[in-house]
Amino acid sequence: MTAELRERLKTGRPLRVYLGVDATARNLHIGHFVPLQKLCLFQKLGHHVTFLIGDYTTLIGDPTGRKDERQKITHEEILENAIDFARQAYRLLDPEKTEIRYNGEWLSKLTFMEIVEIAAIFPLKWVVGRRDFRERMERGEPLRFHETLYCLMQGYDAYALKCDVQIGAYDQHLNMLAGRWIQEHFADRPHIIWTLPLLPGTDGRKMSKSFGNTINITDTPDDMYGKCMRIADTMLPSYLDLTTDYESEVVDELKTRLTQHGTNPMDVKKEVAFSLVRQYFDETTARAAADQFRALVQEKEIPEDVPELQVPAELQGRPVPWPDLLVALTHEGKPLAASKGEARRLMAQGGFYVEQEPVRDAAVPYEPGPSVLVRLGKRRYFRIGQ
RNA sequence: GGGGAGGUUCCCGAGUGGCCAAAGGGAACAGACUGUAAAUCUGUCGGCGUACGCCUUCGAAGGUUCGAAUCCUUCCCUCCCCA
Repeated sequence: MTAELRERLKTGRPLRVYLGVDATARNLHIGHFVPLQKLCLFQKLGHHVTFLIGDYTTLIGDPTGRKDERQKITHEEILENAIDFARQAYRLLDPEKTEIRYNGEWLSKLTFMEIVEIAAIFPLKWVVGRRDFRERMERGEPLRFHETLYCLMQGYDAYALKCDVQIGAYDQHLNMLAGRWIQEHFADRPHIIWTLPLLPGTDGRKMSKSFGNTINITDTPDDMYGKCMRIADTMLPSYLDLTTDYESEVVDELKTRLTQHGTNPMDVKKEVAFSLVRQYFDETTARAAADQFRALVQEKEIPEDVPELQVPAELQGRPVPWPDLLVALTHEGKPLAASKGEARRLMAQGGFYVEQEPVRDAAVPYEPGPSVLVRLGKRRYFRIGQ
């Protein structure tokens, strides 16, 4: 791959690079965006970048690695998701320089004859011999004919876009390879495919919401930074490779440092966290997140901007049992405690503090007066006043 | 059209008449510990109540029963197989 890439770069013209995504609704996490980061890299180096939304392919659903069939999804839903997806992608990409395309543009126009021609390129053995299909068949699980068309569709995208390079996650290898075959068939130069390993979750398992080990695109800067700090030490090399925007020499140096005695992995983690927040937000924000982490988590300081909450009118002017008050007060649309029982539990467990002193007795009420500093758990701070 | 499986508390998933607010795991939350929001350990994890307690919950609606997530009826939904 490297040699091919070098050769094409020699011509001096900007390369056409694309990344295709399926527009399924999902909670996007930074794992999904690893290929996007690399796409971004090409963009910064002056190459032509296309962000392809697979509106048509999503109708089939990528069967890769699936143990079962996909849920069906309507085209309208897909378009909605696509808009959302593109908006998220602009967190990294420069909207001015990014071409957005939908593969329905060309896939919807293919005639049956053309599809037959493309299908004829592929030996059936290759199409259905892949392990995920084979296993599904062996287990007697459903596998339908249309699923085999997915790789033809994605392959055709590469041809239609006249691309030089396609970026994709590791599991897209087969689909990307199909593109090369189709290009060869139509006497185009096959594009270079760059596959990237999957980013593991912060604990080393697969990154997935149900494991709670994701870092989400929509996280606040502080959250994003903080979650990076929970990356398992052993996962740091992966994160350095896949999520940071440091030069490769810097990455190598940090990796080496990790292997040396006396290095505190936490320091490297901070580098990862900083880089990530800077990419999704900006330098200043990243710096602020770093400060916030140091102050709030490491030094357990009281943050500067504690949200001020006002006691609701109907509870003013008299003592109110804390559980009642915590349920009544809201911050960002959510009550501080979901129920009185939860509040009571929190108190009983020693996770509720007034002016930094634990209050365990649920019978102790809030007394009206000057505003008080309240803490729930390790670091949810509020100031409560009338 | 015929046959079969199933819908359980945030998620997965056990539970086939009382001992079930419902096993177990995950997630979440708290505490301890620490280099972190890591790991580990402990505890909590439907609502209301200080509490023996009460209320709501097991796809929906009815019914049987002293008593139902568990039995019956109808309905809705999901999936599989055959055609």
